[in-house]
Amino acid sequence: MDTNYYRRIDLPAGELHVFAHHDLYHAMGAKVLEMANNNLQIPNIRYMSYTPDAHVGVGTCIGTTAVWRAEEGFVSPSIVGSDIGCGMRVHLTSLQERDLQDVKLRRKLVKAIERRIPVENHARGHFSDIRLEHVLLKGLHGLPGKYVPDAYTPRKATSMTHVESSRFAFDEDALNRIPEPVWHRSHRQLGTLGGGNHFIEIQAVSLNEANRSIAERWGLKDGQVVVMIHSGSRAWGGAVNQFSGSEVAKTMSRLGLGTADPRLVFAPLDSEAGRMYANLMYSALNFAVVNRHLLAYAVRDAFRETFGSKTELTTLYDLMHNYACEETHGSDSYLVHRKGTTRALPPGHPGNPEPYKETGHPALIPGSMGTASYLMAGVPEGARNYYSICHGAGRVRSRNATKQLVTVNEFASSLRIGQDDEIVVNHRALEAIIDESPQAYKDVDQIIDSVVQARLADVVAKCRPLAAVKGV
DNA sequence: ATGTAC
Repeated sequence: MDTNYYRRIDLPAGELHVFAHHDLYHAMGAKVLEMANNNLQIPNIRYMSYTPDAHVGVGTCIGTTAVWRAEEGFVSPSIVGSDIGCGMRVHLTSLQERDLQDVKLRRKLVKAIERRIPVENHARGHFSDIRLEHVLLKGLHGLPGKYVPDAYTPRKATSMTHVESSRFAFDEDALNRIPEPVWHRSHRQLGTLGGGNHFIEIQAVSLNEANRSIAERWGLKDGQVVVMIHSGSRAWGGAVNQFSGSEVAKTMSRLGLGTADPRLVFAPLDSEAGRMYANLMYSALNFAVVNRHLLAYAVRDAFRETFGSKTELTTLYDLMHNYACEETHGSDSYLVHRKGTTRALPPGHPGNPEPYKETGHPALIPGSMGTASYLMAGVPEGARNYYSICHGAGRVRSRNATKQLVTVNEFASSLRIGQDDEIVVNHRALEAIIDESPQAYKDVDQIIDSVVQARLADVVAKCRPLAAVKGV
């Protein structure tokens, strides 16, 4: 183990494991360690770590892996956060980078996507044929067949099998806790992108020679065009966080539990509030998976309009980075919280879904706007961190600080606006999304290097952006 | 992140 890329910190409340290059660790700041110390005050916690993209969040840092033994587990809405089930989805196309060489064609494609996917604030979808209750209860299996194009061969339907879980099961009585207005709003939000760091990108693949055999098994080729989607559970996850958070807080005061941070709420998994949260959280995971699926369905339609009706987008994988789930590690069952961290199982691990048993499943890691994203594969040594790796570049300055620092011209030049290889963006006025400029984030290449050097995962492919669709 | 909310 290279001590330049890993260190164990002995905090007053317990041990913190940090997987980051020396320089990235020193850039994290005192607040990040203070938050770890608060998290470590939650009873029975067995393990806590940061990935190199760790930065301050509400109650818990983005970049946290926090683990309990299942039978003595505590579950925390504050660790999972309000964008429950937020994550990534990647689709493969049969197009090559040269097919999108013409900037006018990239603009046409972005416009076609924009016509199908609402991106503005208070955006509304229009899926009157989808029942929200079915989506929440059954995930992808709750969608009408027309939205699952390969559904007539269920066992081979890649949109079902190439996901972390196409359906999270839970006690449906918990759904009664969410008020009617949220149901109404959430139904209308299905198939909308959301704001902030959420995006749809068209990217070109560069393979890592050392892992060419894995890439080929995944169906990846050099220069191939892929679609990457980053979105979550929209208002539904926020409502789940809010309603169960207040129930969990009541349980805490009844049990006399607390840490130095009152915003950090948690309850025994085996308590009424803990179970209610877990159930509702699973409904939000179902919502998030379906939302990304519907976004991909709309992008597929946009590709068909632009490149012909036979164009197909096959699912590479769909994987979240904000959730808590029971997992088996060794012979024991653990409750693993991942807040801004990505699971990356190694080749041969039994937890891999069937299509990826031998290679390990793809771990999908987004970069910031204008920079590359990565497709990673887990390695056996990742077991020491419960197979958690980073979730992206990680913010380095606040949205407000970014608006102060970065000019529209600087942002435009980082997107090469006006050049032949311009990254085409749906927004004509870049001011609206300037807080998403690359200067707001750490250097994703350094983050990935840290993850590789710490032996948590390997790079299978790097994906360079050709076009991006962002919300506000 | 969020049909933000002091």
